[in-house]
Amino acid sequence: MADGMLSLSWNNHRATFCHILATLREKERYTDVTVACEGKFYPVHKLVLSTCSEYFEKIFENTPCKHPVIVLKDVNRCDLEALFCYMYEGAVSVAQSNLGRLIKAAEVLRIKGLAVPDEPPISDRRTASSHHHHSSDDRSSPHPKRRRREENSHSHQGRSQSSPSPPSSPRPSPLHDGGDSHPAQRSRSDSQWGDHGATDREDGGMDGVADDRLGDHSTTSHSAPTPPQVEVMVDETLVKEEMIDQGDTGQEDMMDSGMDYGSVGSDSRLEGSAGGGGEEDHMLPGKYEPKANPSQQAIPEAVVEALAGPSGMQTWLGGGEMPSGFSGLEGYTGSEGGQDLHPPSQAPAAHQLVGAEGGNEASLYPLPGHTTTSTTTTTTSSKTHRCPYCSYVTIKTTNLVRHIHTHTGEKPFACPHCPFRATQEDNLKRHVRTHTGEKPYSCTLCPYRSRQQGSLKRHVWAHHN
DNA sequence: CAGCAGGGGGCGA
DNA sequence: CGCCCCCTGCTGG
Repeated sequence: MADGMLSLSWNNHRATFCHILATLREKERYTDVTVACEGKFYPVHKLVLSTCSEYFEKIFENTPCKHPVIVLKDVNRCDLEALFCYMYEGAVSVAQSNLGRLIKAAEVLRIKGLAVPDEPPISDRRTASSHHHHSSDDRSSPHPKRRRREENSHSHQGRSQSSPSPPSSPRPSPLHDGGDSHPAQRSRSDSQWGDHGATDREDGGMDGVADDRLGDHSTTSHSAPTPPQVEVMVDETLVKEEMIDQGDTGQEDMMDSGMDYGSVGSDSRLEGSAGGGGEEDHMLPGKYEPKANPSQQAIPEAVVEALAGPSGMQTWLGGGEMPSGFSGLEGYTGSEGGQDLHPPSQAPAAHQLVGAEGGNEASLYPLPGHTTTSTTTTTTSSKTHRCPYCSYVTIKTTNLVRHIHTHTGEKPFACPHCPFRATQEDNLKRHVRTHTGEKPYSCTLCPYRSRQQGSLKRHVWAHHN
């Protein structure tokens, strides 16, 4: 092995890389996410944001669309630009007076290297209480550059770190979504979503026109540490996540709890899913409801990682690609649909079955052991279509396509009134009625009306039986 | 018990 | 293929 091996190194790789990255951003080339802040829009790259912030990474993980729009509220535009500069170039110049605010923003967004507590110069990074980074940071982030310690200590290290302690005081609960934990319920308060297009409120962060007004507003609001909010809009006005700053200690706690999931108190769920049942907390609905608590996201992720290995599921979820970690897919399938498409014990057999059945087909595919077939070619016999992800079989290709959406997470039908997306057009129509108030199904025996036929049926059965 | 969403089968154009 | 209908599960009052 050592014989004849040459080490080829690109001397200017890092500099060139950074330069090209910055150029690409300048030209808005390959940008695949837009960050909106104070009415301005910043086309950037998921890759960069994910690299520099697990916070963004998680957002993208849970936002399986090609070009999401992230609306940052209560983050100063200048700070954001500085942070972008920092992320793309690895350094940024900032006025000392603005440093505290910038650090604060960096903490909110968990920018690696900036949002770290001011510790003594550590050669060994302790995962002590004050360390807010994941231990996984150490491996995932190649260069966790920290702000020079002098700078932080210059500008009140306590300020940037301990200033959030006041936020622990009761605040007007911007975490209002904590109450309505179900997207279904959210839809009743669709006034939140109702006016994405014409936002005349100040909190309509998407309003790119009200630039100045918002700018003034936020600059004033930044003097006081207000809970920053983040909205994630998928495609146009589809998915919205609001996240708030929990304060430093809160963040650290969350990060900690996100690490050792066992202590979150949701270990029962974890056990349940890890136990092979494949039944997990519903993931997809969670994606469409604002979850301010990253620890809650960390749990499914942990399950995913436990089952499929790091990032395998994300790849699968986002691009519909088949990861090699097929077992993880099983678990996720169960968690996603809630309704098992197959008996859990039967599933693995089913995969093998497909491989065995379509032996000639399987040889065409890169992973003969697993059935990574394209959707259209998975026919076992003459007319049946088999799902490459599970044991589902149907004679209709449309059924298969529709079914595969449950695996890929693709939801082609977007509600015009809210971020809800549906896998089936019919389901969307049904959902839209929750906005329009239409109740087409009326009971013939009483004044009861319902939006869903099934509801009426259930009503009749219960009352007029 | 009602509202809502996920997912699948059936039927007709 | 598109639409309709159905069953089912989850959630909150």
